[in-house]
Amino acid sequence: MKYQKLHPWNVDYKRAAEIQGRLEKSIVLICAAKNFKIIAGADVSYLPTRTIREGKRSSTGTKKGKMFYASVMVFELKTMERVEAVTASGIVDFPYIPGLLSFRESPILLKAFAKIKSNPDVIILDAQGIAHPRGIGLASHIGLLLDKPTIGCAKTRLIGDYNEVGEEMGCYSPLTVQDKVVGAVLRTRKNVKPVFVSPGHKIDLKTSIGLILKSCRGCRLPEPIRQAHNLVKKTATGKE
DNA sequence: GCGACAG
DNA sequence: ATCTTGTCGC
Repeated sequence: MKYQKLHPWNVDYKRAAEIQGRLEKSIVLICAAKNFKIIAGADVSYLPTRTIREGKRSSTGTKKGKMFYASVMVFELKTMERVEAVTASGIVDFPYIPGLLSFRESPILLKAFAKIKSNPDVIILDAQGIAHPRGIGLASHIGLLLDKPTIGCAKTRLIGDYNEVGEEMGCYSPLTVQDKVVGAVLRTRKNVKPVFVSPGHKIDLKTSIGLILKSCRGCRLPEPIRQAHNLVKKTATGKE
């Protein structure tokens, strides 16, 4: 699928924050789509211990960084049957900075999304949506670039306050930032840590929660995320 | 200055 | 994210 190039990626962290501040104004939290049939999940992985150095004598100079891998998996929502799976790889040098994760992982994710043939109605990402210091986490950012509904489904908290969540599957409590609800802490399975769900783009929180619950198959994480993670990790470590 | 901090 | 052992619960 195709995506928009709204800004450059080779920027410093200060410029990255400025870009986020500008893009945040474009995020839509209204769910226009009525029927979600195709759902996709994506994830990124890499080997933290090895730094790659790739000499390019010609034009672009020397590239250094780590080899990153991304995968996108597409499912039919009704049956949760997988219809497509792709991977992509590339060198990444932007460091991990809380709040700037999208500048580290988005380029490789977009490379993977460019490969898929199907046209998902909604995309789940292992990250935050609007539950972010500048209101634009990785899921929101990707949603803008792909112009698709996206949901952030993170394993831990980045920002926001919340109360304890009921133990039963489906229980949740609102995640708030200065009295504003930016997401939900959702129990996707009994007796396991809840996940942090926040709408990314072109979707509302209620719909997001429903889709996350619907795509969970007895596991803590939704199936698209879980399987995308398994594949990308295998690819990164080169194991079977 | 101190603590917090998606992956 | 990744490095790690045993251990509790369904």
